[in-house]
Amino acid sequence: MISPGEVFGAIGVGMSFSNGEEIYAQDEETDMVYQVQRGAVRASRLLGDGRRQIAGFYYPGDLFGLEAGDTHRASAEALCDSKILVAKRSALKHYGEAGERLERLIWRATGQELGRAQDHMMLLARKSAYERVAGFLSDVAQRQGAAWNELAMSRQDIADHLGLTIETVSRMMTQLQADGLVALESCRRFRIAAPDRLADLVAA
Amino acid sequence: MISPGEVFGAIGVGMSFSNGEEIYAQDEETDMVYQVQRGAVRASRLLGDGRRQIAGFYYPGDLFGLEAGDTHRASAEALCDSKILVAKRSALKHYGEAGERLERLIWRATGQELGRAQDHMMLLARKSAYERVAGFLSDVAQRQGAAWNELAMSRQDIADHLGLTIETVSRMMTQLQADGLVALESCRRFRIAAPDRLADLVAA
DNA sequence: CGGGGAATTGATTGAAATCAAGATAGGTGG
DNA sequence: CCACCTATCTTGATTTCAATCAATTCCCCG
Repeated sequence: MISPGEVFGAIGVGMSFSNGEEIYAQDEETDMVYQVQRGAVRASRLLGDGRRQIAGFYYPGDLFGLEAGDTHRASAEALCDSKILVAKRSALKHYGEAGERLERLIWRATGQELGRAQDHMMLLARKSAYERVAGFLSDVAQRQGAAWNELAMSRQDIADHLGLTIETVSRMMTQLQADGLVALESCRRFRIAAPDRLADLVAA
Repeated sequence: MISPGEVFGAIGVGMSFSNGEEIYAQDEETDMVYQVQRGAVRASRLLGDGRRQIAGFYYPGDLFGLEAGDTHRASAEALCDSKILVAKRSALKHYGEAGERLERLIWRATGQELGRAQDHMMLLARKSAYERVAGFLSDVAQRQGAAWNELAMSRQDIADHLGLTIETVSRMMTQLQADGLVALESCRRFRIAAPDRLADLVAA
């Protein structure tokens, strides 16, 4: 199988975004798909009165910008200096087999994104602050698959993703560390200290 | 354009389910898509300890069962006596043009479902109990498009959809009525009394 | 070394959960 | 047809978890 990276690379145009820069805006008309090549991205939604929700975070290899009918339902911003591949969906049919392959990858990613959205709804609707933060750290660790993990996003981003406040996120981090489930080296770097117990808590 | 009903009807097999009956189970392997023909359906997810989340409700014309990789991430149950059309996704390619058309409808519905999931995440993460119930009633009214609307689901189903308890749902209903935003004829039948003010509240 | 944004910690408040009765209504049998 | 029974829903009292308000503390960068 050809990796998403290769297929996308053959069609997409590379763009660079610096820390905090907007990749696309909420309610912007769109016909684009994006892939993170290097860096990290957050998808945010804003309510009229300023309340914010982070719909998801994206890392190298991930497709994003899929939540679109005719307009993006979220905006996307780079969490650090990032390289992004961009392709026009309506143009894929002109790229022959590579275009078709990318189209299939987009649909598969959309299905996966829907599954992840449903997991996240369960987390938001029915889990405690402690479980939410545990689940989040567990997700990050799983994606990075390394012993020590970096958090590309701020406490505010995490809070807005989990439906909490920064203070509560901070307290739960402290608690998870005190309970020996995770070890924090700095506020942006952690390690899972008790994978089994953490997994139990997350599955719950 | 041919309606989803017609395309699905040409390929899908009709099945009947009575009130409360399970259509498919969580974590069941699957290759099926479903469409409500008559009645109403809820998609639920269960956590190990019994906590429940209702991912969505489906009405005549709606496709459901899309949240699947290889297995359903939710179960589906009939909310009342219902007729459901069922089709095997892997078999669509044998149905020629009708199959292709249905395949496109499935992908479009998956995209819409993802959009709805993101709206719902915002509701769960950042809205008050009052706003959640207002938003829910507004959605139901919009779908039914009639003056008086029926609630096919119990208070418990609504609570599990909105991440609240039945008591809170009940209190917010009472409050919405007291504030003159909706009128309840019985606990399963209501009318939007102040569409503008309700819309403001929902948009926030 | 010193300034400033980000994160943590502490004290208090508040919104929704929980616990606990009642009220309503839908269905059944006398 | 009515009375009862049981589910479901509503209402009330109290508790709890997370939000808010308010200082520090920690780093990162000049």
